[in-house]
Amino acid sequence: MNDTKPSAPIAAAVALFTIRERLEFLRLEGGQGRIPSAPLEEGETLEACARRALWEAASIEDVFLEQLYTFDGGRGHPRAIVAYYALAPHDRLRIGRTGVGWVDPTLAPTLVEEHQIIVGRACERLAGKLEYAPIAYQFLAERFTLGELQTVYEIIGRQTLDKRNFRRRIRASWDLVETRDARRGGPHRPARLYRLRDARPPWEE
Amino acid sequence: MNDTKPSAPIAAAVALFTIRERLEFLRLEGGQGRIPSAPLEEGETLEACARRALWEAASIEDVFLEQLYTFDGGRGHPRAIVAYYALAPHDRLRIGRTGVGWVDPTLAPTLVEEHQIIVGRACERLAGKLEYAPIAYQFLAERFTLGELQTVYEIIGRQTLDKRNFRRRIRASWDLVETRDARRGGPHRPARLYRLRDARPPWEE
DNA sequence: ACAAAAGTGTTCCTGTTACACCCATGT
DNA sequence: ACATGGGTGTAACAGGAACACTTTTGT
Repeated sequence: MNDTKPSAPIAAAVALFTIRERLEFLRLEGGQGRIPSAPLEEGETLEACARRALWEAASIEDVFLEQLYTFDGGRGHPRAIVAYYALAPHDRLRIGRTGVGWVDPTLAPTLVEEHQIIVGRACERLAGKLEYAPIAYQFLAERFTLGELQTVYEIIGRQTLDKRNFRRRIRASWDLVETRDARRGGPHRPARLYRLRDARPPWEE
Repeated sequence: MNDTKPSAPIAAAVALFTIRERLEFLRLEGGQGRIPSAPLEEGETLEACARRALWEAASIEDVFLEQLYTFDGGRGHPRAIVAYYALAPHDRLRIGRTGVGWVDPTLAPTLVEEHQIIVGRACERLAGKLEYAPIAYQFLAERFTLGELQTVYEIIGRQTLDKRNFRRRIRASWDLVETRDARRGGPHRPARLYRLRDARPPWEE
C-alpha cells in the first residue's frame, strides 16, 4: 500500500484494467494518484507481492496477472519496481475500499510519473498481445457472446471492426466452443454463448 | 561477477548472444556454468548493473542490451534477478578474460538452472522479435550485405529462406540504404553493402 | 410495428510462397 | 574453365478487407 517509506529494496506495482464502457484502470486517490504497489516481503515471490498489493489496496483477488517490466526505483528505496498488469471482468471486481476509482488511461495523466509510465506501457502491451494471446477473454466471464468479445477487441484495439470478418478471424485463431445456451438481454435476438477451449476436458461442454 | 554471496538483494544477469556459424551465448566456465551477473550497487541503474556484469566477466562493453524478465531469486539473496539479453557482432567482441566461452544454446543444458531458463527465454524472444524489431542488425557491422542479413535471419529463425522472397520482404519492412560500396570476399561476385536507415541524417550516405 | 443487436457469404485485393537462371569474381 | 555466392521476376495461392440483408426478440 505504501512503497514510499524506506523499507524493502524491491516493490511490485500493478496496473489493474477492466472494461465497462471503456478501458479503465484502478487508481488510488490521494496526492497525485497511484496504482497499487507493495514492498517485497521476506520469503515472498514477486507475483505474490503484486497480488498482495491489489488485495491490500482494494481487496481484489483472483485476477489475471502478468509481469510487464522492471524499472529503476530512482533515488533511495525501493531500488527496483517490478511492474505488473492485471485484467479482470468488471463485475467480478467488488472494491472493498474507499479512495479507489476507475480511470480512463487515455485521459490526461492522473498518476505520479512512474506509475503513469507503467499504465501507458501496459496499454501498449495489451494492444500488442491482443491478436496472439488470449487476453481479451480475461475481461469476460467464462461464457460470453461474440458481440461482447468484439467489443473488447474494439476497445483495446481502439478501432471498430467488421462483424463478419471479426467472427471469421476469431473462429480461425481460437478454439471456441459453442454452448447450447444463449443470452437474452434487450429487444433483439438472443446471442449464443461461447467458451474458450482451454485446458478444460473436451467431454464437458 | 558473483551473485551468490549474500550481498545486495537485487542482481542483474545477462545472456550475451553473438553469431559466428551458429547462434552462441557467452558462458562462464566453472561449476555448472553461469552467465555474467552482478549485484546491484548503490546508486546504480539496473541497465548499468547489467553492463557492468558483462564488463567484469569478460571486459565486454557497448552492446545492444534489452531487459527480458525479472525472476524470483529463490531462497535468500538476491531476492530478484533482473535478466537481460545482449547482442553484438562477433568480431566486435574481444574477450578479455579466460574461463569464458561461447556455447550453442540449443545444445544440452550447460548452466545452472536459473541461467539456463534465462538463455532459453532470450532465444524465444529473439525469434519472436526478429520480424518486427531491428534486432538482426545488432549482429552485423554498420554496413552489411543482404546475404549476411539473410544468414542471421536463418540462424535465429532456424529455417532456411528463399533469397528473392527474403530480399523483397526485408526491403518492404525496413528502410535500407544501398551504399556505393561492395564487399568482395571469395570467388564470386562482390556483394553490395547496405545500411539500415536509423536516426542517421539522410544527407550522408 | 418498430427498434435493436444477432447472425450469415461472396468478391476483391494484397501480401506470401514457390520457383530457375544469369552475373561477377577468385583460383 | 569452373566453382561460388550475388543478383533478379512472375505466376499461383492464401489470408484480410469491404460490403447488405434477414432473424429474433422486447416494448
